[in-house]
Amino acid sequence: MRLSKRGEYGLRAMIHLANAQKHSSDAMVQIKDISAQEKIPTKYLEQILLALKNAGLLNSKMGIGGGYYLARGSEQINLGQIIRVLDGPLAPIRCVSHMAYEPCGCPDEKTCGLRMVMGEVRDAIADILENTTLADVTDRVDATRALLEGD
Amino acid sequence: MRLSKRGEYGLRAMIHLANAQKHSSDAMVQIKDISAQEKIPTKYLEQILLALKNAGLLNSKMGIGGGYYLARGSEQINLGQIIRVLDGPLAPIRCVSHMAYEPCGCPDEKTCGLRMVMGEVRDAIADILENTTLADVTDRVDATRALLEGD
DNA sequence: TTGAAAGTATATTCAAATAATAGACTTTAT
DNA sequence: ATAAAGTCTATTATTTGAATATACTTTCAA
Repeated sequence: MRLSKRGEYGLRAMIHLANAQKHSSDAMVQIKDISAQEKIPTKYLEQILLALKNAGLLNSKMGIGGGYYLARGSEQINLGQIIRVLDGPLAPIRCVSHMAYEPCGCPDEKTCGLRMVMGEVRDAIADILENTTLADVTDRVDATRALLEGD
Repeated sequence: MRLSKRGEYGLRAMIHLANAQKHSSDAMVQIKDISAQEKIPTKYLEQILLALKNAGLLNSKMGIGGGYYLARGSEQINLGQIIRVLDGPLAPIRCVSHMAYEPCGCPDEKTCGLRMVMGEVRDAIADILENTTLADVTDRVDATRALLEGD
């Protein structure tokens, strides 16, 4: 049930960009900065950000002074979207996926016990990831920092 | 976020055995029967059942008339146990795993946004899988069959 | 107007995990 | 004694994940 490095890196980068959008006057951040601060291999991160851009979640500006920034407000991008772009379906098995359904081989899907349970798992995962936006994440981080008496 | 074939096959086999325990006078089933009915490569299934046996979830009897059967009542084996044996931790990332924690590289785990969300996901998955027993699954299947007017 | 700083786009490599197969061994009932 | 079952370990093949490499394009500013 695990999240790949690709997915993890992508989420970290997106959270990083959401944070820049929230706290810095300039929402634009360069790959090499994300790479350095989040400890992600630069070349690998390039691919990941490009995929997120092609999926419409990021915009970029080329050339000097360029960089990446969120294509929409951070409250309009949820974690499910990001993971789907980078890792594919949220569902543990395909026959239970809403976005990428495929039949498995079982004689009758309606009465397949495994499918019932995995359907529940899929819904639980999707419920969290689709209802958590980047803004939710940055807000929670800020709130936690404040609680822990940061300033 | 996916379940491996190994995990899927193992779950199907365990559900099959739970069903035998519930409905047949003899709870003992042979590998080749499970393999044939669940369409799982026989040799691969051997390894899987052996792992489940070594983990204490199955018992077996060698020789003529032998086979596999659940080591405990089907209401005492949950799906989380099975998946952990075959696929490892339920958690999407290690730093959020209860059974196999490992630090990730982030500067401060307490204020890591990704970790907060993935912790929620882990709990949601574990909550379902640890609280669903093989008996729950066979019962649900039987109930659904009955509803769909089978008899 | 040119060159350095950025992103874009593919291709390649390397390693690890998954999935499956093979073969020789052990136990047990008849 | 032998056939039917599980046991054990090794090997192979395939796929995926992760990372690197290389060449290209755009943009800005000196």
